[in-house]
Amino acid sequence: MSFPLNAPQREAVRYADGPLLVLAGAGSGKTRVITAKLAHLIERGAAPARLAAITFTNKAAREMRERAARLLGGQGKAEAARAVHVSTFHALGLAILRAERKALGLKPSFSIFDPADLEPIVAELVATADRARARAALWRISGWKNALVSPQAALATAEGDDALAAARAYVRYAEALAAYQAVDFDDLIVRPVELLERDAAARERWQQRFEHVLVDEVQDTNAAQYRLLRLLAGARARFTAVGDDDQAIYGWRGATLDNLAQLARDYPSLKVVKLEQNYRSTVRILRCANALIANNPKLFDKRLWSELGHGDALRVTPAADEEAEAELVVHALVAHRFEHRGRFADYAILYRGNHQSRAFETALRAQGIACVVSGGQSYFERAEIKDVVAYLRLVANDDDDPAFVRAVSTPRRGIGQTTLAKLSEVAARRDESLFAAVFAPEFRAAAQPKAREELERFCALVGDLRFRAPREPAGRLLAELLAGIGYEDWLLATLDKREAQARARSVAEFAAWLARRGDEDGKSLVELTQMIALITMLDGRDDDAPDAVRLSTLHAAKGLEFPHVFLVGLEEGILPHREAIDAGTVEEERRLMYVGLTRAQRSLHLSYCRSRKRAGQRVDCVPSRFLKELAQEDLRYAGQTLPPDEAAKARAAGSDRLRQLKALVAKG
DNA sequence: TAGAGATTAGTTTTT
DNA sequence: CTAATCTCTA
Repeated sequence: MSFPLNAPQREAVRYADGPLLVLAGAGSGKTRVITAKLAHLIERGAAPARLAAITFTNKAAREMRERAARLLGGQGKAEAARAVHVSTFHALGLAILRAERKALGLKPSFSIFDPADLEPIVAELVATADRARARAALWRISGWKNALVSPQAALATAEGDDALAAARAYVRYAEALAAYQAVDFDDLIVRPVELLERDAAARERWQQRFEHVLVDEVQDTNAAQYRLLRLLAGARARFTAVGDDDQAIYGWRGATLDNLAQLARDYPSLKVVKLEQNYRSTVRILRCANALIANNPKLFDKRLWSELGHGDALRVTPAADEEAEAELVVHALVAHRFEHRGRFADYAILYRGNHQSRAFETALRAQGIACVVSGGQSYFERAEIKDVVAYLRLVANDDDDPAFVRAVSTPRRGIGQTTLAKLSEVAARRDESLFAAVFAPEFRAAAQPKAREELERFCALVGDLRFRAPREPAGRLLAELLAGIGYEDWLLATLDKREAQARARSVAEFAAWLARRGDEDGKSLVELTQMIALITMLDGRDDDAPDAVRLSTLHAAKGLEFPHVFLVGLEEGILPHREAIDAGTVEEERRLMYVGLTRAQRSLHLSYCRSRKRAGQRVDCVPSRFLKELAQEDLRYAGQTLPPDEAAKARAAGSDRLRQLKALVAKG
């Protein structure tokens, strides 16, 4: 880490008085530039607390925090490192929202709804019982919000029944959320943007708050995030935007490369620095990556180069099906590790979709090899955690009806559909929360005495915790809550022992985490509860990870690097994904493949299946078009001499015959 | 009302 | 072929 910065890196670090765009190729040391720049700005006299480094994911924020701590800590400025505002866009939005909540009509303890909470609300707004329909409408609404399209504008431009229904729902959406004193993920960006645009004083305050803003992965910002950046930068426009147009992989979430082009138009004095020296990969890996991405139209011309030597050829391996592929990869991995005397943690298996992890998990487990799966179901999405968090949310905010419903029915306490239906009817008529409706005279009259008693006991428990929340440590309150509701007993009673113990353990882990964060950072239960909605992974989880192979989606792997990478499932329909082919967004898939290739430092294995099970049926697969776009002289095809398309043709004939035979056998 | 079995959908990426 | 939803019974 004590290498000197190269010339463009140095330039990027020192240019601090105006708008700067750093086009940082994969592995060109962009995190290093950002942390070095933080140090440089502090050196020049900037107050650390007035520097903001904004990332896209929690993982990136954590990494940035650690790197800054290491760099500044080494200069005896550990305090400064802690003072710098390093967070995701969403966490920054939350901070603004909390500070400005009065102007936005939110109580201090507003809730943050995740898509699961929003789905039933939107279902009601579009008057459907179909979950898929509700989700589609929610998706549309989110798209409009991220593109800063108002409900009225959406209504005016919506075409087609579904879009129109979604637009009508959008018109009433904000009002619905306000009733719950809740915001959604998009609001964390959009509401601050709206506020800063209409309120000059607030805008001035926040522009003063941050003297210099550094943004990582700008190519992944959507319209709302870009606007927030501009509002924070203000007229002084002291910001450093770092990104790589070749790694833009969040178009499906509203990110748009237009922002990168817009930057130059919005800031005529924009300085552009390119980082093209790659410090990560071998020449052959880079040559393939360059060859692949050359098939995309270029926004900025950029060519990565490396001084790390030629390295091994990239291996391309076909497999019979996903199980064979998993076995093959695991065997190759074990052999490779043995030969190089490496660690399992040096290896990553990367794939397009989460469901692809399964075959590899089983194959690794069969060999007794540990693995860490990232990008899968996040910690806070696990049922037991959501159960507990529902209580916390309800303690924080009694208008939070989704949390009420979940908490009141886990563990089961004799309150079922009938009672809840009655309660929500009363709540709707009185225009108040479910929590409040428990005490409404008409509900008390209508409800069964037993259910009523249980409900009141439940509300008393929640009320007691709420009363004590501001004064007492979060950890103790949670421990008491868990004991009070008999959560562990309930788990043991409803699940088999193994599962129950696993869940109890993860709840205990969560409780410990909450207690720690509460004590160390002095965060209240309410603050912690709001933060939880934004966190996808437990901090410091990797530290206690044993020597384990990393399994990850390509999206979740961005920003990471591994000595040895297996890129699997390289088939038409998988990568590029079928939906992307149909939607005509293959370029983004190509960038995804590019991200995958450039994660590798020294060796890269590519594999694909000749057939795959889809909904129980065996389906033939065609090797990904991207394989043909690589630098063929750097590839070595295993198990065949034919190039992939020829081989596929040859196999198709063979596998047809095989299938016919199998069908005959099945018939007897 | 709650839990166990039957049925029936569905397959991208995430703050 | 799963995994989640739905229906039915105790």
